Amino acid sequence: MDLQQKLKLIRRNTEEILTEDDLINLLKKDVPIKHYIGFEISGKIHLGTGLASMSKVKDFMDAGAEVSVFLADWHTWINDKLGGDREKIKQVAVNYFKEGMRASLKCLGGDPEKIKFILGTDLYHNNDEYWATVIEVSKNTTLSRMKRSITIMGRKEGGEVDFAKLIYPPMQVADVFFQGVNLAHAGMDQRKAHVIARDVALKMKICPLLNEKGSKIKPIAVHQHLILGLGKPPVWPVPKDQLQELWSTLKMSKSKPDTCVFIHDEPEEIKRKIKNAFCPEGEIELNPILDWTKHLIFSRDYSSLSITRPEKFGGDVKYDSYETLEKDFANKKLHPVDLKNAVAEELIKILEPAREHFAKPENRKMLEKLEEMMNK
RNA sequence: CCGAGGGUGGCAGAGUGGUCAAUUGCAACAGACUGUAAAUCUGUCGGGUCUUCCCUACGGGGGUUCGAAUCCCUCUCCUCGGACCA
Repeated sequence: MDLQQKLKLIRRNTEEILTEDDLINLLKKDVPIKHYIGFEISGKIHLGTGLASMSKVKDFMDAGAEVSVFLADWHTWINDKLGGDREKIKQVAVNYFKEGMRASLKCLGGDPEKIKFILGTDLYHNNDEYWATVIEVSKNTTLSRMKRSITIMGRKEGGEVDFAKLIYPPMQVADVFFQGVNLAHAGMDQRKAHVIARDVALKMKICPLLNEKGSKIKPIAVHQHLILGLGKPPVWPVPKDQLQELWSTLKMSKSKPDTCVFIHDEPEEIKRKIKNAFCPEGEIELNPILDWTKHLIFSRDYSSLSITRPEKFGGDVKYDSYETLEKDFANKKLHPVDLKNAVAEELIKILEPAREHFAKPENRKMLEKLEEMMNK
């Protein structure tokens, strides 16, 4: 695969690359791309993680990168998820979550055996060097910047937090350096951590990131779009100048189970959720169904979407590109109901392998255990 | 450790001895209306054989009282000050 092909693969469906020049430089040299994406183990895996993030992971795999998924159990603990119980979190991480990620990759046509998982606990165990790196990152950053960075935990800037939460950002940055990651991948919500990583990169002494000549380099950061939740935004229409602060309420969130779809949801469940989704006719901005169509369905080569509808509404139609579909939707030639039906059917099809995976008794048990845990 | 203020239904937040199963807002659910959703309107929203009846419930336990979410004691947790800091 040549450079252009790799670049194209890495670039597609991303919102930003910091920086593209750095990426091209890396690709030009014959050094391996060490990729990493980290996840908190905070509950069931929804499509943002399972399909959106993992399809990007597959792109990296296809581009020949060394791909790794970091199971951030310590971060989960710090962020009070799953009851803040370390042992439980770890169990869910190495059981349910791992299986879920493998299942997700299967849905995308990737080889589940190729994902390398790293558990935070394992990485940090008896590891002075790691903690020294955390301190070094901290020494090169200010308190106010760490405070601002708590948004990477899905928390409001300026919100009340216990002190441990301020250790989360430098840990996340240290994760990058300590593992020698030269390409950090995440959703847009994680950019603050990655920007810190880039800002401190050239000052690091303990675990600096080095190029083949031994000079310090900044990790490349690839950020992707966060897919929207299915609910109605708290204010509609969303004022442009408030978009940034409202974003955390717009993105898909597993804490509102009816506004997201989980990778192992049953077909009926998927249909129900999508039927109830906010979807103003003709509106292409911040329309969750259109957003999903673009990022979950038309996110790969050769994707298409067939609409089945009665003659009186125009009869069946097949779209081969998102652009034409969006145009029809904007012109009200494609009705929300028809699009919803098609999207639901398509997602049901895409997620089939995940449902199968979790139909296996041992995997089902993991899921049930997690559900039980969350209900407490 | 000391002092102050608090812990009320999914959340927010009233209520300070009976008329409280507990005002109100949000969320949720159902219905009406639209070829979806939203908006709007209506209803439900602790449980029970759903009843002017019972049970469970206002952080836990105990007490005062004919009667307590409301008063007293105690425990516990949270928040905010302060003290300690060899």
